Amino acid sequence: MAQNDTVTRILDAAEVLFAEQGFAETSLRTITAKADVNLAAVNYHFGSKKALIQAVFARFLGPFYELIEISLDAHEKQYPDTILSIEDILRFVARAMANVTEGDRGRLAIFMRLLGLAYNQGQGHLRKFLQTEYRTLFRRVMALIARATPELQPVERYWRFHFMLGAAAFTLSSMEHLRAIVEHDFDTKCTEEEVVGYLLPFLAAGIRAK
Amino acid sequence: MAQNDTVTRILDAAEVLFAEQGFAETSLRTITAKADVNLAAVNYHFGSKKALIQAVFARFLGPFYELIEISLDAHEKQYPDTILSIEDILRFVARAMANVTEGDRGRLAIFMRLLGLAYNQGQGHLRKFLQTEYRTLFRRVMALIARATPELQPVERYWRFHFMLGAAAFTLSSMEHLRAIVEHDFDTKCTEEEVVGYLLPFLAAGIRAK
DNA sequence: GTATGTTTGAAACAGATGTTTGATTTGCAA
DNA sequence: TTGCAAATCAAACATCTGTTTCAAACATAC
Repeated sequence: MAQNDTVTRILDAAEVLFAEQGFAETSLRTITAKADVNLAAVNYHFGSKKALIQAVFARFLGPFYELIEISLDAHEKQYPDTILSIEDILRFVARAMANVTEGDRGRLAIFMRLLGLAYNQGQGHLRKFLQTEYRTLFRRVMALIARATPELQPVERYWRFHFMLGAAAFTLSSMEHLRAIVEHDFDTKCTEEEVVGYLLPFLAAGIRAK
Repeated sequence: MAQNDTVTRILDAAEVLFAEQGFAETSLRTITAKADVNLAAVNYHFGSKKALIQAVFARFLGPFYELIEISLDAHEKQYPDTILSIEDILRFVARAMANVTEGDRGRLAIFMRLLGLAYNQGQGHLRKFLQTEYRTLFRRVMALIARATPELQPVERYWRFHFMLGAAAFTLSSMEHLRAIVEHDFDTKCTEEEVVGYLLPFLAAGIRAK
């Protein structure tokens, strides 16, 4: 399992470095040095840097995708025809994310930071990769939100969905930094769970404003 | 005024390209080509690429800073001891931004995208630049928000403030792209003003959730 | 143990990057 | 017009980038 070990070590190093510095700012030499692996290994195992970036995402999103699909399926089977509230939906998403990043505290921040980068970085080849790869999940969540907010016009609901996404991606991706400020300014520590606990009511109230 | 023209053309080209592609992804050669200016001009007029990035920000934030300070001063002088609501505060900020970016539609998106990049990019040398340079404005706005939300604990208010910032920065910076999707999926066009009109109630409801 | 295919390794590749140089042109004051 | 500083230009600089190469080391099946 030598090659598997090499692949894993590259992905581990890359995911941390990408989140810390961005994609363009992180060189393959930095990654391979941190992974203690030969430079050529990236191109041998992944083919290119671009493919490595997508592999980093796939390792995150694959399990997340499966987990949330499974839990939604289970819930719909157990309670058919129930309409989930916004809070319920958000809790499903949050729990799936927590499960995917469990063990490694701080990995949630990496996840969200990568997501934010993917949305904002470059010509959006990553955004397209994500949107085509996870279109069905996206549609499913959107449909749930639509049933939870029947009073909203579709366009406004669409925008409010992205307001939620933005609030989550932006803050959770800068979590370490923001938490450090909280600790300095308010002399209080915040756990990841507490921050998410602050976040969900904000999002829920926002999406059904007015 | 030859050098002034060169400086302006570089800043114009850089602000667009940075917003489109990010900082690291945009080379000085691309910038100077778009600006129709010699490559060496950047280092001659600004000293370095890093300094150019900060200059791009300064050209945005300087006028914004002055404008919002002036309008807040004027309001406090005319209506002393009145407590601004969240909606009022947000409207002040939004109006200052609209004025700063007026004329160039789409410049609001560039502004927000640069802001988001600055928050997420690299080791955060830009974030530090912003925070030290505009600390007083930040504190003033935070104090206004505190008076508008006396029921909130300081820590939760701090987080909710950044939730708002994230929702705004994330969505407004991807506005072109998101608007294109809206046009395709819902067969409706959204103006910048409409998006901001959707955003502010969302933020206001979020910050005083529960 | 030999042969076969896979994985690593050091080195080199071609190209792009930010920056510097030194000659040349420009704009303006004396 | 002359003189001089400021601004422009083409070229070169050193360094870093992703990628490729090919020999060596490795594992595995016969």
